[in-house]
Amino acid sequence: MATNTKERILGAAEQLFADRGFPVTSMRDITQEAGVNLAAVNYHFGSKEALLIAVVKRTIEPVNRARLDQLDKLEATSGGLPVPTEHIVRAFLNPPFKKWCECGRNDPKFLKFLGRIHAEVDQELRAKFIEQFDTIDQRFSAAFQRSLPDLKPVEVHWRVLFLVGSMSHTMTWAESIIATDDQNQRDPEEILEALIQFAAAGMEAPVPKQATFITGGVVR
Amino acid sequence: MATNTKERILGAAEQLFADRGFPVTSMRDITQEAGVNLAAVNYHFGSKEALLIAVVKRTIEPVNRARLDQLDKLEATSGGLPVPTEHIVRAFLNPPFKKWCECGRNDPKFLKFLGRIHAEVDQELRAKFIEQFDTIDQRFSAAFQRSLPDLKPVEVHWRVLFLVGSMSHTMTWAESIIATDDQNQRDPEEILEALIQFAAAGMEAPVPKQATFITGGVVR
DNA sequence: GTCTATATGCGGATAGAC
DNA sequence: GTCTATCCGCATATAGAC
Repeated sequence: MATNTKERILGAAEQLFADRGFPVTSMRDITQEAGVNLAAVNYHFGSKEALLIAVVKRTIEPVNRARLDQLDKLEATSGGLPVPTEHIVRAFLNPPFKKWCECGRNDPKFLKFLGRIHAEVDQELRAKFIEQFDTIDQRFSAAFQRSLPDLKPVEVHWRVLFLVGSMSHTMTWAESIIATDDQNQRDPEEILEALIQFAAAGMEAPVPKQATFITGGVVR
Repeated sequence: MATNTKERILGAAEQLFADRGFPVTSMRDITQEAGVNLAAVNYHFGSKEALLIAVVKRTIEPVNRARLDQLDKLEATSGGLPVPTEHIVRAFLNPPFKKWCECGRNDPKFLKFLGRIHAEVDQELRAKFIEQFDTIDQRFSAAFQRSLPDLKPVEVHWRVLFLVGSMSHTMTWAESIIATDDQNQRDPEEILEALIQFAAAGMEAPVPKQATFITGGVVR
């Protein structure tokens, strides 16, 4: 059954890539974990790298679609006014964590894989990853800019980078922390709420003095 | 000259590990970049992994020492009162970025390597990395706890995770962004200030409702 | 679509001359 | 301390039978 094989490979690859990283996960590891033949990966995907791209797309697309849906709704009901910053942050962070909450036991490495995508260092791979985020980046940056009119565009961009950093680091390590550290037990929902509080406050931080008064003039 | 060879290897390894990641950087890459013989790595360090540990220590130790120094001074001059949150954040973020500002052209990959350390996924390697942060973690968590007495310890720990995330992601990507994105030009100093503003506001965010009222009772 | 067998290359590590 | 030559294993990928 071809479809089944393909799915099994995608699932196993997601788990192992998340856990160990892309370069150190061999196709033998993947096919063994998936219970399929070694040659199946090249037959179905063409190469190891093409498999990675497929896994990334499968993982990211629904999440990013949900993000845009939520942002669409927020903007549709705001009556032309800027959407509150915290709501934008929530629309950005909810989708990945929601899936974590729901199918935690089903797909335990989903979140970690998502976090790993943001930290991938290989130049070529990274280029293929970030193009998946082009629309997200534009839409959310624009929304943040409207909700934070006192900030210059540059400032918004850097704060979005900080936000993504706190998110991806949390996605990468939250499960290990919960699994090993008894003192820091929290439900996924609580972690998400804590992260939203942190990130929203960060986005809404007072306008930095230096950036306002020293660098003046050119706005974009 | 042995010492020189050792230094050259450490420098080249730092650059390449930062740029491409540990697993995909071969010893041949390193020795070629350093202009030394292939066998020199094993002679001086014993193995590729031991070399990585050496690079990590060389990179992290001065940074963490500076962090503790700054925190010591803050606490010594606070007269027993809690140190303001923003000052603690500053003591944590200043040292790595300061080195970036100073020797930017000298050691252009220093910051990226530092960021990569926090994102490393391999279990064994990560264990060796985080033990370098034990003291830092304890001291800064305690300081934050004193400056934010309304937060439960769990909450402080998670917020520190968010803080580290925004920091490491910024360290990993700041240079690429500055190098490629004309619209988001900023001096290292400005980026540091922006990050401090963001992180301090996040740490000082209002106590989350759910964590306060739903999870009650046990504090550690 | 699935499998076995294999081509081909690169990886870390080391033996032993200098 | 430094270098050459080499061992040996594992990686991806594919050819070709079923």
